[in-house]
Amino acid sequence: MLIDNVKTEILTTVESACQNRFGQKPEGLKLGYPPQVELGDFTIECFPLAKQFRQNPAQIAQAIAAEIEPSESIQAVRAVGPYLNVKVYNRTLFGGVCDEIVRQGESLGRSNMGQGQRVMVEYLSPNTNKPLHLGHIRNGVLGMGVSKLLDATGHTVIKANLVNDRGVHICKSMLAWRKWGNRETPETAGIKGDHFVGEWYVRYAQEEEKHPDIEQETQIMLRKWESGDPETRKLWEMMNGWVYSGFAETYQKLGLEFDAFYYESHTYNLGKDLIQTGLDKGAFVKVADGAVIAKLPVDEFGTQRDGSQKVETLLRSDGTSVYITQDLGTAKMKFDEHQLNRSIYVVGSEQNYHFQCLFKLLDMLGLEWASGCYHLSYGMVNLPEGRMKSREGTVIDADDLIEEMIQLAADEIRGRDAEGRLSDEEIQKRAFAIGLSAIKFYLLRVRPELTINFDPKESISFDGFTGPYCQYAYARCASILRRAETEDLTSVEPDFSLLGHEEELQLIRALIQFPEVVEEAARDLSPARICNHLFTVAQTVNQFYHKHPVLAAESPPLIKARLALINASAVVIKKALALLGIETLEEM
RNA sequence: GCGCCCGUAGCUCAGCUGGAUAGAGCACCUGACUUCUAAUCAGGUGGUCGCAGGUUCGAACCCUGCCGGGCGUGCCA
Repeated sequence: MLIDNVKTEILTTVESACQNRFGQKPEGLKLGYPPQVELGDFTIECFPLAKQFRQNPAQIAQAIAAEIEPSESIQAVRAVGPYLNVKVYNRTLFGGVCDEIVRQGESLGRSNMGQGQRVMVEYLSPNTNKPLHLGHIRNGVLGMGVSKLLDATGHTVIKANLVNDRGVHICKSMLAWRKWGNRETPETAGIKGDHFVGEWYVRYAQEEEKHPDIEQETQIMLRKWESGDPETRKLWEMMNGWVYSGFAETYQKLGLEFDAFYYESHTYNLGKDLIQTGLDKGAFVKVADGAVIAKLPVDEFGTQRDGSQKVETLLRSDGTSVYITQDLGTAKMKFDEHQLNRSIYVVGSEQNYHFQCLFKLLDMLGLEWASGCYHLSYGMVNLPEGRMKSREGTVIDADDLIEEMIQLAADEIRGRDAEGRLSDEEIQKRAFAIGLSAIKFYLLRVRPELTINFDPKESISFDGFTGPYCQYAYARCASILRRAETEDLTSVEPDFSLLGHEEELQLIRALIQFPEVVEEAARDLSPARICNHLFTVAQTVNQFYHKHPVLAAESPPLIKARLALINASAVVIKKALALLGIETLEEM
């Protein structure tokens, strides 16, 4: 029997009991879970009924419980204080849930919550003048995680990367390379393309300290770029190409995928028509010096220091665009091109104000889709020494960190493979999966808005609330299932009524809750919810593992039942890890 | 000044959107490998949920005011 059907049966049973006892249907019934498994499998609070039936909740619970007879699936309904605790027969509970989960497999947790909803998730959005750092990794795994959650819940997701490929900062690395690069390339230098370009950006900064006048050359180059000077464009394309191939490598390692790339070199002129529309409508105003501004409502934006209303510039006095101009245009383009219902921007919290303005401006323009825009803001990633600062060289490079984590994982694997049975490839494969799991889980396990203090020492720990811990729980399940295949149990039928120990009940409960957790996580755009629940499942699996033998259980029907429970647990863990972008390993 | 975010055990965080005795991990003690992988498990120590009011049958959760920290705050991105 499907667990959803059991839940429905419980609700309808309680409803008809209310009908019999109080002569009316109850309103606002919610099915929940008791705090301890000994109390039952499901619970219904009677608080909301108190008003309706004009009695205290405990009496109502008593009355309803007395009205209910056991059924084929419902074993007992007991009133405990204001709660109605429901015990479902173990054969129904375990049998139904395990069958269902194993049958669903990969598609477990899929729902139609977002049916017909088209959502764009823009994330990562790097500059092409230097390599990615730890902050980008948080952005990337969050963007990817959210995309997977939306996809799993039936949304049509378009993952977009808005590349900042133009501007002074890009010209700086171009200029430095042209002056001192001696036609070197990433290939001849043996350096990954994005790092190579990043070195020239650093070189520029060094030279600028000695010769501040090169700033003027940068400005000249920027103007040449804007006027489409073929030589400058060629250099720009070549160097950006190096960066892209470098980025692609890092994306691949992190499992980041994109359906659409937007380049600011294409979008930076967008938005001017919207500014004109705003002027025509009277939403924006042109001030004396020629700049176009918007006045921001005081109730949402507060005031300036001097108490006057806040103002945002939309066009400079010389008529050129500012950043928010193109963002307005790009926002519209996204909706036009993809018929979006929602547009999510995964961008750090330092840009909260920017997005608050952007969305308000879209609203002031009267664009009805403005309310579909959402800034998924995430906190900074700090180091134990404080904030990452490029000028102080404290930025943690993404590729370096990944490499370091893989190495640490490899050391650990070698350490536990004393006899040296594992091939180098196998060690490498496992180290990669484990190292990345450690990084991703560490960055996803807390709510996005929280600042993370990235302690390298702590992040490499595989104890406790970590990705590797969850992977290990899976590997243990896989190991049992592998061994089970070598035993002849095909003719044995599982007897789920033999299950019911505390650990088994806790485990099945965690498995039952998984689809609900996926929906909540998608609703809240919070992969951290998946991390928390996944850890609960992994922890419960480990507790069960220690206390109750599977293959050495008392009888073959019990063995089969426990195998089914382990199998279902493995499916849930694998799916949860997949939603976080983490690989599972059959052996660790 | 103003806006947004954060404040729960020594540290890092959960807390199902207002319900049963506030939970995990780390750290620190004490135990468990001839038994499906000890990257594990069991037990112990540890709380004025920043403070003060308010709403409610019921508040860590909602409202108000403070305090502390972070990020921002019109022609940068």
